[in-house]
Amino acid sequence: MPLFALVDGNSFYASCERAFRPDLIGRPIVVLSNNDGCVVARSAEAKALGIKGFVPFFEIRDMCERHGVAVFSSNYALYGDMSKRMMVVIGGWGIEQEVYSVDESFITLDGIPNLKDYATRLRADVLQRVGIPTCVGIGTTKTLAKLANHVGKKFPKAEGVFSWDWLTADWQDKLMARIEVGDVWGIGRRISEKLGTMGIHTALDLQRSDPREIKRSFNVVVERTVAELNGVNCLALEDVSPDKQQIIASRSFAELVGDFDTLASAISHHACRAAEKLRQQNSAARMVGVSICTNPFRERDSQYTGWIVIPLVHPSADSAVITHAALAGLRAIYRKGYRYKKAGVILTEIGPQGLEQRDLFVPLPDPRRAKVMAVMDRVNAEFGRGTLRLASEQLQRGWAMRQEQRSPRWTTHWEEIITVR
DNA sequence: TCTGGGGTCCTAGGACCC
DNA sequence: TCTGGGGTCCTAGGACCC
Repeated sequence: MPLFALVDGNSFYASCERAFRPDLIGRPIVVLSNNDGCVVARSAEAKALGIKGFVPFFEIRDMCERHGVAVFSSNYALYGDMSKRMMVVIGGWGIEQEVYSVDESFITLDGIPNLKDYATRLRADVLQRVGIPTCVGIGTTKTLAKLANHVGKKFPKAEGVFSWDWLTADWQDKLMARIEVGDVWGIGRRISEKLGTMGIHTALDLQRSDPREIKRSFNVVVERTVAELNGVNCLALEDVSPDKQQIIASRSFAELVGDFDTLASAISHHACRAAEKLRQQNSAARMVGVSICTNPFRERDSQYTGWIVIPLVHPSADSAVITHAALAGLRAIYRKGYRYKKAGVILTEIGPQGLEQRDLFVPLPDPRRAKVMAVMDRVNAEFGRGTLRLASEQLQRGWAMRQEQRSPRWTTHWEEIITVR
C-alpha cells in the first residue's frame, strides 16, 4: 500500500512576507493579486477578522485600515524563490516528490516508521530552514492525503499533522461526516451543488455513494475521486512535470487603455514573456493567439472582446517571430473607440524544439536566431528580467500594473537584499 | 475609482472517412 | 416499403485546480 503525504505552506504568500518581517508575527496580513485587485492570501489573523478569499480589495480597504492589517501587493519574485527553497527541503524528507503547486508538494513515505514523529520533525525543519509554517496530511491516496491536510489545518488539536491511520474506522467516519463535500479535492462549486440535490452533503456521503451513479451523473473524474476516497489509487505521483501544452501571458491594466501603441507594447511584452517560458521547456509553438477585452464589470461601457489565432510557418520559440505574429493579430482585432482592460498572448500546438515538420517551399529560419535567443535568456537570467528586450516592448509603458505595496525582493535582488544589523 | 493569472482534463456534437 | 455502422479527429464549452 503506497503512502502519500501532502505538505503545504500555511497562507503561503502571507507567510513569505512574515518570514522577513518578524514584527508582523501575530498581526493580520493580506496579499493582493496583480494590480492590487483581489485578496489572494490571508494570514490566520486576517481570516479570523472575517476577510474572505478572492474578495476585491476595495471592499475591505477601510476594514483593513481600522484593524491594522498589513497589506501587500503580490511579490512573485519572492514567493517563487521561497517556494523553490521550501520544495528542496520537503523533497529531502520524501522517497519521491511531486511539486504540485507553488506551495504544495506530495511526497511518498512508504515504509517509514513512526510517522507522527517524522512529520512533526519535517515541519520543524521547513520552519527552521525556510521560515515557513506548514501542514502535513497523510493518506493511502493523494485525495485522502489532501483531505488529511485539510483536517490538519482545520482542527487545532491535530497540531498541523494528521493521518487517517491514526483513527479507528469508526472515528474516521465521524470525521468524514464533519467535512463538507466541497472540501474534497476535485469537488468544486458546481459539482457540490448538484451533489447536494442528490442528498450527498459530506465527504462521508461521497465516499459511500454509488460510483456508477456518480459516473452517470458527472464523469470519470468525479468517479475516480470517489474511488480515491475509498483508498483505491487512481492518481499516480508525477515526479517529472510534463511540458506545458499551452502557455499564457496576460495582464489587466492598471488603467483602461484605448490607443493602439500602448496595447502593442503590452502585447509585445506578453509575447516575449510567453516565448521565454517556451524556451525554458525547450519547446516551440505553432500557433500564437492574441486577445484583448474591455472591462466587463463596467456595465455601462460598450464591450468588446477581440480574439484571433495566427499560425506560424515554422513552429518557433523566437521572441521576435512570436511578437511579430502577435502584433499582426492585434492589428486584425483592434477596434478604435473602446477602452481596454486586459491583453494577452496564448501559445498553443506546442512541441519539442527541432522536431518540426519542414515545408519544402518555405526557407528555414536562420539558425543563428536560436543563439541570439540563448544569449538574451542568459543575460536576463544574470542581470534580471528585461535587461535585454525587443524595442517594441518599449513603445509605450502606460499599461504597467498597479503594485502599491510590494515588499522588497529580499532573496533575488542584490539592491533589495535583507540587511542584518 | 477599484474585480487575478495562470493551468488541466473531460464531454458532447459535428465533420468526415470507409 | 426498406436509407448502416463504426471509427477518428476537431472544437467549444464546462468543470476543476492553485
